[in-house]
Amino acid sequence: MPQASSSYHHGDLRAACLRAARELLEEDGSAGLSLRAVARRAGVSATAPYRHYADRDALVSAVAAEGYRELAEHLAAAHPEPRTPDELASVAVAYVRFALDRPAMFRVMFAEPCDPNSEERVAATAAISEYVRGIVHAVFPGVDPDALSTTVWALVHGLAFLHLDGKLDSSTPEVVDAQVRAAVRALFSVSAAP
Amino acid sequence: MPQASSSYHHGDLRAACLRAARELLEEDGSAGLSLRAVARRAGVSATAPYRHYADRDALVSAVAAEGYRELAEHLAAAHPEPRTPDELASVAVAYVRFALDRPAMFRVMFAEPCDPNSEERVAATAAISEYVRGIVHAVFPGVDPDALSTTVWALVHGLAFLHLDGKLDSSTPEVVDAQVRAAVRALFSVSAAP
DNA sequence: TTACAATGTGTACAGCGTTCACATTAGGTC
DNA sequence: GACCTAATGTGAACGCTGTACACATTGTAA
Repeated sequence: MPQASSSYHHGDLRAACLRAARELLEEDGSAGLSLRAVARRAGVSATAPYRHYADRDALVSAVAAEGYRELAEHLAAAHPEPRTPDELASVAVAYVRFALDRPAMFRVMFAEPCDPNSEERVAATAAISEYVRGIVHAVFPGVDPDALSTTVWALVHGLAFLHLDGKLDSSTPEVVDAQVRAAVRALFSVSAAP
Repeated sequence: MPQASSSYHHGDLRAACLRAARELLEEDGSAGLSLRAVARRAGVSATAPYRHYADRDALVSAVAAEGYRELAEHLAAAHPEPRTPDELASVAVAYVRFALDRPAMFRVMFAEPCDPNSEERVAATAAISEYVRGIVHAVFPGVDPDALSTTVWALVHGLAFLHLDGKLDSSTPEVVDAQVRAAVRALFSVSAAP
């Protein structure tokens, strides 16, 4: 584990860039996430990051990939193994809460055109998609998990975005939670009783 | 109605900028939408647009506002006065189709942080929100239109975004249509039978 | 006609992404 | 330990961007 003792070589610039990028994202939103600002914060010349990221998009994709992993953790923390519609609704609430708590990160993850180049990013989104599918399958063993998981994901994702864009009442977390729960419950009561 | 006869004053630079901005958006995506490129296309100096738009965001907001109006027209064209869940589903299909047909425009409308400054933009989103509410109320006179319209809008909006991000199967329009219809039908069959 | 307000021009500055030649250093080989 | 090579960081440079400012031009109303 090299340190920043020798002032020339940084030691772990790749990780330092990622950390700086995330800090800038939280502080100034995605507009403040510039390669040069990242380099400045890492205490390194403007072009040094190019040794570790092909271009700005590559860095952003790496940030997004981290975001996907953290979203997955956040959902798992809401309920490790949901088995009832209510437990699943808790996961949905966590999804929307994640979006509202870290809007810039959520936008980086979903609002930009997803470049099919970044394998890291594609793998991360595939993982989360699979995760949702698994939950739905566990809660409703009988139904086709593909169709239902798509529907519930879309519903929750849409709620997240509309809240993010200020198109819904997001005044208090309680209001948001209740709304998400109600929407998910409505969707599930039909699927569970065919 | 002044013309571009006198080479100094453009005549209607405001509209020309809007048109140029929309063309650039379709050609190069939102990355190509720069104020300077707009000015070049309008055949005018780089700073001339500032007489009509305070900054780049103001121009983008104006483009988004046009997008909202066109989306409303597009939905109305799908079915002028939906009265059944199936007719409403047709409107939902039109919504997703709009997003897939004009991804750059859709992203400008929804994927960027909505600045509460632009009255034009706020009014346009309020109008479309009200429009959805009206439809839901017409199709389901009995239920609370606020809650249900929020849910259906979120569902359709989420479907649009997931398709846009390549997270769902968008291989053919038919596949997309069927999926949207199925999702909306599932949501409505419960709300219609309390 | 004349003054004023509206509109377009040109210059300038700082910041950005990115390329390229060069400097420095870490780690394996003799 | 000395040496070579690949990895990593530097600096200058280019063209692009948004935007501010002083100035030029023109439509319009008095």
